[in-house]
Amino acid sequence: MNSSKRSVKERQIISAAEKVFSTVGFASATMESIAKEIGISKGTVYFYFSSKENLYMAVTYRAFQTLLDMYYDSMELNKRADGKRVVLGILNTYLEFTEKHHYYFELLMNYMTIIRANAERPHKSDRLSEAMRNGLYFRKIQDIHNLPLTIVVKELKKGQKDGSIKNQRNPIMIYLTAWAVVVGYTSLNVSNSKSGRATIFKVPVKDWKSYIWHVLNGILLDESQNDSGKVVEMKKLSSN
Amino acid sequence: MNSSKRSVKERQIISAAEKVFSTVGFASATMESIAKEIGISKGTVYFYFSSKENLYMAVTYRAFQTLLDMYYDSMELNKRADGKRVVLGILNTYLEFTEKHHYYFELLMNYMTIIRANAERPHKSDRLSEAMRNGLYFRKIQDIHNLPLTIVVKELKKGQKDGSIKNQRNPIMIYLTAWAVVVGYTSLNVSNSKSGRATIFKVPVKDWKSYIWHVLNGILLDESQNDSGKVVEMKKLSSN
Amino acid sequence: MNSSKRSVKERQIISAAEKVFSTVGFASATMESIAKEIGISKGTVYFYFSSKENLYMAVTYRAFQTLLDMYYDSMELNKRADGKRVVLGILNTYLEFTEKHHYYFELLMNYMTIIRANAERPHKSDRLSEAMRNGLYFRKIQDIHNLPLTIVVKELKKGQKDGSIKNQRNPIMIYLTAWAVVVGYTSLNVSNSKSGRATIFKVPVKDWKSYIWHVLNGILLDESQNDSGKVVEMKKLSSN
Amino acid sequence: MNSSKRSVKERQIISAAEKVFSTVGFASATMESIAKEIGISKGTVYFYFSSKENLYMAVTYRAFQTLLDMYYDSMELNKRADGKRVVLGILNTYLEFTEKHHYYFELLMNYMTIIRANAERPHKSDRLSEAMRNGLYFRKIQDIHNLPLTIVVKELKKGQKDGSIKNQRNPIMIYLTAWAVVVGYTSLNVSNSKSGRATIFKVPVKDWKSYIWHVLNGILLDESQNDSGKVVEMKKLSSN
DNA sequence: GATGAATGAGATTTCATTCAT
DNA sequence: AATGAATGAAATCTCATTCAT
Repeated sequence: MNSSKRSVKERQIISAAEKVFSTVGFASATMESIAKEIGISKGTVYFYFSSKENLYMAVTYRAFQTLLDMYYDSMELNKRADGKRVVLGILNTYLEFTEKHHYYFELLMNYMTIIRANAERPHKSDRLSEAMRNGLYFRKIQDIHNLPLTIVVKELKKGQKDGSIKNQRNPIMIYLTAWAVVVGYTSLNVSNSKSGRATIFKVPVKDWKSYIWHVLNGILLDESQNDSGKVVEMKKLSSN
Repeated sequence: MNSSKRSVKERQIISAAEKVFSTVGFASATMESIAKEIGISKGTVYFYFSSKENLYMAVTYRAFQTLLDMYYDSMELNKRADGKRVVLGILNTYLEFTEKHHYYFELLMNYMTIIRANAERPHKSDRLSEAMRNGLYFRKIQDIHNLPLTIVVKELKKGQKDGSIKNQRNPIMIYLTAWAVVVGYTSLNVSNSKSGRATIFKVPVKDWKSYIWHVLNGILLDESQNDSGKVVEMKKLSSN
Repeated sequence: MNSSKRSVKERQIISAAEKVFSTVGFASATMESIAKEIGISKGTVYFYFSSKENLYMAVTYRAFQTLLDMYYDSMELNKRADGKRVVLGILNTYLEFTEKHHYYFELLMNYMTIIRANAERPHKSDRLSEAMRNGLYFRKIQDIHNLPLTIVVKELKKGQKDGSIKNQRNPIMIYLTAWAVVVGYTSLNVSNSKSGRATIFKVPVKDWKSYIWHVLNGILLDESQNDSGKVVEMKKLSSN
Repeated sequence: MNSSKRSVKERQIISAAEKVFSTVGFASATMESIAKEIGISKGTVYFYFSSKENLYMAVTYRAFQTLLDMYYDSMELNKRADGKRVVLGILNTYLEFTEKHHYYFELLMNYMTIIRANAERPHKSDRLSEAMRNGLYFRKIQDIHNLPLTIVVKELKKGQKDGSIKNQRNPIMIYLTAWAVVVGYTSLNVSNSKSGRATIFKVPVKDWKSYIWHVLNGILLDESQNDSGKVVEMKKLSSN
């Protein structure tokens, strides 16, 4: 079997795993059910992926790749536009990504949780096992996991320079904030876009999404340099 | 054993479960380790909680209760203030809640995921087992899980009426948006809040939080009724 | 269940394991078959012994204990005799031990192999796994594994002092040599004493054993201090 | 591939197997690791050896062959010497064999165990599987496994006849006894012979080996016909 | 001859849950 | 009320062996 055939089978297994993981969750997923999904044996899955965790990481890697591919497509589309337009294009792309591939969104968020837990307690084998850390796909992800950040930040800087983005704050902070808005929106958006009842607490998701988009635009346009005047100070609200 | 003694022991068990769940995750937590945490036997845990899932729900219920308690405290503090101030007080309280009780935040988010998955595929026993659905604590949560929403929405309406909140959009949508900002911020904020010099991608968390607060204020102050003019239309950015 | 009941069950499991291990060997033995041997479940075996290796060590520990008990009985019997008689009593006891408990003999020899492999290549997890090293019984064995040596050497010294043992060489070397004779005899003695055909290569085992005994006596009586004269030098026989 | 090429590859595989078996033991050795050892595929190993057990037997056969080769070399060297010298030469050769090829020694001993278990319980498939019994190498070994015995016994008889060996006991018994001494010595000698300053329980191995040699000489020289007089009777030492 | 993908039986181990005491 | 021994279903993972190419 040449390497092309090998990667075909690998992709099949990753697709099967994606389906099973997204349906029943990682813990409840069994290697047996993943194998049966494409009519192969358990052993074959292990032939391609040394452990369940590694297979999970392979799916996560695909999630990253899919997001990056969509980013690059979006940038190609706006290659002659100004920075603001490129950034908005990417934000819009991220929204599309979370709608089309909601499970990929979950994988990406979970990856961050893993990384965080590991950074805080590297001594504990709590949530990130030694086996996972040494796996091929985990290492492949580490090579690219900062790309989404660096790509957007670069465009934000361009937009600040060409004047299309008025917000002169630290571009990383702007990125984090816009990202947070989308992450929060996606996390709370319980309605499945495929279902007809596209409302959340009776609010049409379409309307909400438009408003979220308005907020995102507002962040890029924001010319205020400080919070003087209208903003209520936080400490005044707390009793601690 | 009178009911007071019973509830004391119950609380101990819930605390132990909270500690274990938050440390190793639900799947890796064992009833044994939870019992040992407070020096009792596995059987006793089962005497108070009929299953591991029920115990998990009991911890989730505590998370809801803790949040609500903090909400009521905040409202008591601002009981004579205008709607905007009350709402900002609650948002600030939610931020404090996620910082002090990050695992409670995770529980609340996870509860939403469970509810959503169940709403979409009620026939599948995927993520919400029959046993869990019938558990006492799950039913108790269902009685209160909309309170955070209704409380804030009520205050938002008051603010819109008394003129302190300029944004005249659907208050539920405003609530969802503000909540999304906090949820996104909390989800991405990987830094350990206990350390004073926490940063995320080299941005001081303190600065980021201030900016998030600025955005939240902006949402309440937003007087725009539509996106005419400056806002880029989404459909222009997409190739789909 | 009180500790007495616990240890009763433990002993039952160890006995079952001894039977299964000695019949099919460690590798082919399954926890299931050991459990079934006494009509309990696999899980119960794991309740008492954390792993198969640990259970193996528990059987090995029993082998050591059995040998030591027989040693102490033998010494009690000869408590007023001279050193030579005590040593011969112990040697005889060791022979009896290997005949009655041939599998215990194998366990003891295998334990030595494990220890040796570990001493030589402590970095490799080759034959002694981390799990085994940390097991309770392995550590218990380490506390007593030198007792057979120290007991005999002490008596040898007494015999050298009281004149009953003529051999004035290093008592440890005398012990090693006598032990080697018995170990070699036992290793080669393929005929099961229970079987009627008590011969090896047509030599009656009874006769051979008598002769081995003669050799052992000879070692203790040996008054020669060097090999001058009759003994052929080794180097003259080798071509290397 | 002609038969010469075939046997070259066979030898390579046996060498690889020897290395892997001796390092991690039969049970832990995998066909894959043996194949990789010489950069071939698992399938190729199966082309030459029909099973793992057969390959193990092939290594055991090599162990027998190596021992016999060394025996013949030794006898060639002493072809004009008297019986005692030939026998001592062979014993010395056996000592060299166990030092140079300790794993071969283990293989030989293990082979005896297999044969014995099979002789005692031929109905049980306990330790010697049907597949092994029918393998080529197992049958090849059976053709030669008595040669070491017959060779030495023949020379012992010669020595008894020419007067160089004083011990007039059954030559097989003398052989067994001398062999037992060497086997016991080798089994207990845990030290690594490569290191010059090897000790066992603080006894220099060199000294112990000299003494063992002294004992072996003593056995051949032993003129006593019975144990009258000095030897303690065994039955007097036992309480059974 | 050689490869290595594929299989699947089988082993160890975990743990939620039950229940006799 | 509390204990903890006992259960057994279920899951991961291993690897000897086969066989199409």
